[in-house]
Amino acid sequence: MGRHREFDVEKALDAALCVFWRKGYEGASYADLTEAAGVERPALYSAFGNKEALFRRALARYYERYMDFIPEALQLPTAREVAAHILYSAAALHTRYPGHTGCLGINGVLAGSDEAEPVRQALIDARAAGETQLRERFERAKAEGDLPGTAKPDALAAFVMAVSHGMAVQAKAGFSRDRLEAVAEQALSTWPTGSRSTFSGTSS
Amino acid sequence: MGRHREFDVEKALDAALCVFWRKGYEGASYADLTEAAGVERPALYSAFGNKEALFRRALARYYERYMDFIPEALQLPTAREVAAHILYSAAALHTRYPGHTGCLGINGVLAGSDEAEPVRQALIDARAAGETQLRERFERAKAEGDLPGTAKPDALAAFVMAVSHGMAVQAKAGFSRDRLEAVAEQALSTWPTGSRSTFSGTSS
DNA sequence: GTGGTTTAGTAATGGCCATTATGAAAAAGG
DNA sequence: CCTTTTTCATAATGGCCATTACTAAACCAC
Repeated sequence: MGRHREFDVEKALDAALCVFWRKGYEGASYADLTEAAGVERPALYSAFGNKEALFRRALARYYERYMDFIPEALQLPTAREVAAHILYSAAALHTRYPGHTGCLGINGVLAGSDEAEPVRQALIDARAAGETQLRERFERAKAEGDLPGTAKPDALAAFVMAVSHGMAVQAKAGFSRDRLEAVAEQALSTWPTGSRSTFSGTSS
Repeated sequence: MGRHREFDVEKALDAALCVFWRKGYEGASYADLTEAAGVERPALYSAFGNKEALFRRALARYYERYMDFIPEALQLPTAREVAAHILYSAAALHTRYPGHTGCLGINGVLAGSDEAEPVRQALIDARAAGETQLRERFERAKAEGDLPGTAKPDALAAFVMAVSHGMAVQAKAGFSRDRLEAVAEQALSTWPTGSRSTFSGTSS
């Protein structure tokens, strides 16, 4: 019973996601958000709660819809392919939409006022979760001989994440996809090779 | 003639620099700035103009006082030493002060409201200037045979900057200096070598 | 000492911010 | 049709923001 909602909540969330992606958490005002969503202020509040809750929903959606290349990458057969897939996918994503370049997980809040601290921490946690998955994947690769015994999975995971973050910063500064791919290529040229990996293909 | 200034302008600038380093341009309020500087609002305005001008002064001082390892690095004899000096110095700087980790040049404004656009662009320009110097240094290294003929100076410069930016993001997330140095070490592994460089030391 | 000039500190000013009260409109149940 | 419930839209609310009048104090020249 009662009146039906007249706007699409998913579409409003997508619109808010794009605004946050472009302006970050604190840089995005409700004026920006309501204009992008085509919805009045109280509608956003009733649908999502407050600004922080809206951002968290947008962040979750971002990981689902745009960072899906990470679970994809983790399933590739070699550690090098995992890293390559992540770096090239990041280069593509961070330059795909001219209106919101870079990465929401970094543009969101890097530094800000004390009020933004919980959101900043949420982004840190999200990135740390990805890095943990990557480290565990590299540990498995080491156990499988795909990475040499001297390889440090935690350093490799942090390195891949650092390059990805750096490319996100550069994308936000206007770097083209080609330039980011050159960075990715350079990053991968330093990749360690294990005894099995030089000619190894997708053998089980 | 007239009353003397009772506060040290340099010290006030240093205090503002630290606040901007920690909270970024938009996240820092005049309440924060005046408290840190120990100076009332109108004093900051009369000494520096408005907030944007104060930030630009702080940014200039940051490059002079904290990013001095870049001109240092450019004078080192080999491209690898240049890159290593930059990456290890960045790892140290970005974790040296627990109260303001990361890099002012990135924390300042990555994404923000439209009002912050001029400041954001100033940071982009500053980073681009550093990257240009680095590319030119690598071009020289290539001409000198220190880097192989297949090396791409622009890609190498962008890569070193990307790793540095990524470490800044990680530092702001709380990464230790050790972890950042592991990232730097990974970035430097298998640095491209030219015919002369394998055993070259600091020869003129 | 006095006049002119610059700084210091208090307290405003107008604007934008996130959030919400209020009441009209619309849908469903009886 | 009428009541109940939910959504919609306008417009308000209080707070913080950058910026600045304004007044008192300190200093220099004379």
